[in-house]
Amino acid sequence: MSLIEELKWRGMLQDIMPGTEEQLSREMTSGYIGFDPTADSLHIGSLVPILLLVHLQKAGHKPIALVGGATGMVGDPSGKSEERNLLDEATLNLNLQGIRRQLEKYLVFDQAIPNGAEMVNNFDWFREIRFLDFIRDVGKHITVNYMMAKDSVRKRLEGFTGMSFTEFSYQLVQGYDFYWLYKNRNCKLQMGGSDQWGNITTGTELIRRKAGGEAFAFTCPLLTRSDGGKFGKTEKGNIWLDPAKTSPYQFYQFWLNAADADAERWVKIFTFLSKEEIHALHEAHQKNPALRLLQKTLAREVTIFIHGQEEFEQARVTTEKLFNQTGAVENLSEQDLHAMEGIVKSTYAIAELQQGVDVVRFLAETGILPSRGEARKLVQNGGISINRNKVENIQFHISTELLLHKKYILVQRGKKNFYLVEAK
RNA sequence: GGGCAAGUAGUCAAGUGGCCAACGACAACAGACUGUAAAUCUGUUCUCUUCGGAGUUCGGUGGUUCGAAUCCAUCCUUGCCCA
Repeated sequence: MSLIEELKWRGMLQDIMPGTEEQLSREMTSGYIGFDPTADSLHIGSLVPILLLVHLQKAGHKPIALVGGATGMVGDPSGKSEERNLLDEATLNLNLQGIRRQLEKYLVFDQAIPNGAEMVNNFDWFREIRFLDFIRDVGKHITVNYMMAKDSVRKRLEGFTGMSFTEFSYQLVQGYDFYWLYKNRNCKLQMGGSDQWGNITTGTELIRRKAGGEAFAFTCPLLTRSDGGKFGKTEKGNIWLDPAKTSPYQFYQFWLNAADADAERWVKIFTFLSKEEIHALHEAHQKNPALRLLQKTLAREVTIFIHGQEEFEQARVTTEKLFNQTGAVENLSEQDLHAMEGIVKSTYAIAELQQGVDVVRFLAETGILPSRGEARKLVQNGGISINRNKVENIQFHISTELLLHKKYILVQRGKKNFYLVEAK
């Protein structure tokens, strides 16, 4: 199956430039995607671009990951209703390093193989370019009329917030990236989210007019959630790929919690399972949705891909222990509790427990909830369980008797958020 | 540079001198029901609280007033029109 056919059935293809498929079958092609250095770690929003590069490499082509040191300084207006905040150079550099380390885990960068992945930073070529040179050599080839016709620009011009020249120039800057890679790295393909289509076509246009060359592109649909929410956002914010920011357990939980309608689409996009395997999975899920095979498979595959087999096993074991309703808490061994990597842990002075402490104070002082007032409200609403027993009363006292193995207290906020408090 | 309009909690958006911590919608969190799903119903959502209250807010600053998100001045930001 060709790359394009593969991406098509996975639901990862939105727009494609004519001739792209022919180009890919003709020769080994270098293709690039840009990553935004807005943080020092990528989050699952970048997972799709990463996967596109991985698929590209698997199909025998050469992936180039571009980290946008320069474009990050400008800010892409696509999909943004407001002017972006600009990042300073030091922050950008930190972010670039973090992203670089992560990408190295998912792509084969071995330069000994012909299609080994490469990473570039567009600041390297933009640093030297002078403004006058840029507007003469690049700006000359693209009309303002052309630039204004782009969706990302038009929407902002129609809106109430306006748009600075900086943001308006963004598509030229990104377009020049493509041109530069075409010239210097023989890169003929750009991929990205469908919101990048406008920026991408500016690039191919520039290549056509300035270099007389032909370049290709395709985009992937933007991920949505069936309930209309933003993909990859939870109450805790972004789901990061960095285990220090989002523990593998939390990462695993995110996928496990996918709604049925989402899991069906996501399993195609985020796993490398074959068409047949996924088809079989769908059928099994239909027969017995309560088993949540789709979610479990999705969570397993993605967690292994991002964090590795071992971390996945840990996350799965922790999950089973916490959510297994048949076993009482007392059955959890000390090792079980201790090994629950990933659930939020905190400590509490054992001396306080010996005297006895009311729940509200306990919750606030362990940092499980930000204030006593909030702790009180949640307890009143029945949102707190201790050692799997719901706290029915605000007066509830916590003492050493509740300690599991004389050491731990398992606190639950809502149904899904667990906290392990260690008495010290 | 001139004219007009706007800036309110996470977002959208009411409020135009006291009844305003501020209607409503969305979003989020929690409860019930379930399958750690969806849909639905209920509660909460500026901060802290001994749940009685207390404190800090409506672009910034200063002023008028017993009292201001609301009136005045000025500055900042944004949009539209004119030059």
